[in-house]
Amino acid sequence: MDKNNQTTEERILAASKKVFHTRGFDGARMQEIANEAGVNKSLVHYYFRNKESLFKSVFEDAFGQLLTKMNEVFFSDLPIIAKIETFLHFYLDFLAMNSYLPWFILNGLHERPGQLKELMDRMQMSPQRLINRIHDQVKEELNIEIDPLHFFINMLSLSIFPFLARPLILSVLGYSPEMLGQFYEERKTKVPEFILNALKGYENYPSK
Amino acid sequence: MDKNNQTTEERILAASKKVFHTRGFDGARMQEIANEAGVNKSLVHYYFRNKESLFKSVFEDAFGQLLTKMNEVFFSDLPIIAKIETFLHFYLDFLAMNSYLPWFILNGLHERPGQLKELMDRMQMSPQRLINRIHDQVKEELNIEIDPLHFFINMLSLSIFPFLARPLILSVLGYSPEMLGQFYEERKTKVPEFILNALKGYENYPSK
DNA sequence: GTCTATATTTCGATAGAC
DNA sequence: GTCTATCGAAATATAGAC
Repeated sequence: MDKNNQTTEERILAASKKVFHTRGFDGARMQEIANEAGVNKSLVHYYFRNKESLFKSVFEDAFGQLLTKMNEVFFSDLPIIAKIETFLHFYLDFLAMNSYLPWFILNGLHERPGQLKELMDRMQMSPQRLINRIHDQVKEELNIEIDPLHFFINMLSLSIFPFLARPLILSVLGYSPEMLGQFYEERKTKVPEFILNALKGYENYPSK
Repeated sequence: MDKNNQTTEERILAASKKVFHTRGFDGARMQEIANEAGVNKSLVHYYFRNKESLFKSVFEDAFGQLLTKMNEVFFSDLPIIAKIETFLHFYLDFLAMNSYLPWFILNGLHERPGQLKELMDRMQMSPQRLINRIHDQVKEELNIEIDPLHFFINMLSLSIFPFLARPLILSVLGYSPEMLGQFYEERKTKVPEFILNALKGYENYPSK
């Protein structure tokens, strides 16, 4: 225990998150992590053998958070509409507070594919089951036939992309960070509205 | 002129695109570019002074393609619905043929913000004008009041995100590259359907 | 556990012969 | 224009004292 009531290991891990999240694997520097943690470079190697394994810790922590909650929501007993609303509410809220995570995760998967195999197994995630569950429940409760994968990807797209596009919005649209925060705040209501509207569109056709 | 009817400079540029597009700036290696072009490392420096300026050429070429077409469509004389359909059709088609571009561009903006200032000026792009144009035209023709920025970002999200998430779909969902291609193909009809459905949803409220 | 010093590797860039 | 050889600057990783 020392500064800030954290062990040295904890401070290094926290520093790693900060650096990896914003810079990715290739862009991150062990020196910057050490500085951020207020320790020497060697200590980082002492606790986490090398950059690779340190990154793995950080990556799995981030990705695990998102997967866990997703599973919770979609395998719960809620009606499908409530699931969608709950999921979006949670996701948009969580992402607004961790707006660097989407880029970090996608970039991690891009730079280092195969990062996941083990993690998925360890967490007993079965995305195919999740997708099937959505399909069945939509059919049962709303009496419409949608392609669940496209629908699921649509939800993710509308939630996640605006965070990936932050540099685009800032530089191309010339937004200030404050305006951007406001924009993300607005999406918490706009996105569910958009998605549920689209669903109603499908609903009309078969029932009339 | 030499191999493949291309000048050496052209071959180096083509090789650079291939490497930068898939690896980004940080991940790209001058050596790999040289190999890919079938020349020596020094020649790359001979034609393009350094890595930075080489990247700039590649980045501006990629981003320019997307911006130009976007401008063309949204400042045309088409009705708004046709614009949306034309835009989506073009974008989904173009991205399916250049599925690495979204990651390359967003990653480029992330790694090197400020990459754009000059380019936007040179191209006389005014995204704010484009957004305003959408707002006015939707109001005029469809008689509904939408937030044009959110709507525009929604279109981009649904078009672009699935390409950013390719590693996710491949590894998490266990898709094969063929299935992924099929998935992108399907989106050419699914995405316009989804977006126009959502618009109809808004249309109902004010008119009833 | 923590530090200083240093080894090792990788990579962008240049010098100079042809 | 194109090549070989090499420099010099990071950046990861380790050795070894305390």
